[in-house]
Amino acid sequence: MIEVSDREFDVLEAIWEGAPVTANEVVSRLNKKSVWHEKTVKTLLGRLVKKGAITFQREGRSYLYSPCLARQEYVQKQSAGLVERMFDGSIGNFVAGFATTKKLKPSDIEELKAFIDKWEKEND
Amino acid sequence: MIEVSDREFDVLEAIWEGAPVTANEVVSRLNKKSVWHEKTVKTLLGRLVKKGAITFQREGRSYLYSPCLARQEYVQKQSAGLVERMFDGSIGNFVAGFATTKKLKPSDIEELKAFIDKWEKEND
DNA sequence: TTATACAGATTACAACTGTAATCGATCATG
DNA sequence: CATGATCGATTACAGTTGTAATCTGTATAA
Repeated sequence: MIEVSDREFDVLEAIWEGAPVTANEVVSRLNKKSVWHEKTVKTLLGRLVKKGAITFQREGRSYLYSPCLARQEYVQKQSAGLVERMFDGSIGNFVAGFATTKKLKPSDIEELKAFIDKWEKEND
Repeated sequence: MIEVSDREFDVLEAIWEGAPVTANEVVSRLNKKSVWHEKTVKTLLGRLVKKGAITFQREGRSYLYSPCLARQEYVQKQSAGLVERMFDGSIGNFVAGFATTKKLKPSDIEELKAFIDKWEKEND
C-alpha cells in the first residue's frame, strides 16, 4: 500500500481537486488555504511521483500531474485502518467514541439515519 | 497536543492495558501480539516520557510507568482529526465512505441504531 | 569482595519528513 | 546572440521514527 505523509496528502488533495494539473496550479490551489512555498510543493510532487502516488505527462517544458489512486480509495483505507487499530474494528464504537467529544448536531444524526435506511434497503 | 508515533502508540496501548507497569511487563504485553525487542521498547518508553505522554515513579532500581492521557481522549482526538481532514468533519460521510469498502455486518448497523437511540433520548 | 547481571541512559544510524535553496537545461526577450 | 526567467532535478539539513547496541551505575551471587 502506498503511504504518503501529511504534507504529501495535502498536495494530493490539491491534485484530486482536478487533474491533470501543472505544478504551478497545484501551488495556487494550496495557497488558497494556507501559505506554501513553491519549492516545497515541487519537492513533495517529486516524492509523490517516486512513491507511485501520482504520475505525469510532459507538456512542453513542464509536467501535468495526475493521481494514481482515487481519493475515495485512499481515505477509506485510512478510515478502516484507524477503526481497526483504535476501535477494535467496530464502527459503532467509533461513532460512540466520536460523539463523546465532538458534540453531534441533529443533522449528523439525520445523516446516520439516512445511511442506515439506505443500507437496510440494499441488504434485506 | 501530544503527538506519538505509530510504534509509540503500540507501547501506549500496552500501558493503557493496566498501569502503573514496569518496562518488563510492557515488553511482555507487547510480545503477546508480535515480536518486540526489549531495547526497542525501552527506547520508546523513554521517548514517550520525554514527550509527556507517560510518567513514572521509581520502584527500587526500575520504574513504574503510567499514562498521562486517557486512551479515550487520545483516540477520540485522532478520530476527530481524521473525520475533519478527510470527510469535511461529517461522520455521516465517514460512515458512508467506510461502508463502501468494509462490508458492514448487521451487528454494526445494530450498534449504530443503538447509538442513535441513546443520543436521541439524551437530546430531546 | 569481586564479578556479573540487569535497570535505565546514551549513542547509533538509516529512512522518512518538512522545508527550502541551488543546479542545469531551456525558453523567451532585448 | 546574450541574458534572465522558469522548469524539474539535485542537494541540504535538522527533526522524527524504527530498531537496536553500548555505556554506566548498582545489586546480587559466588
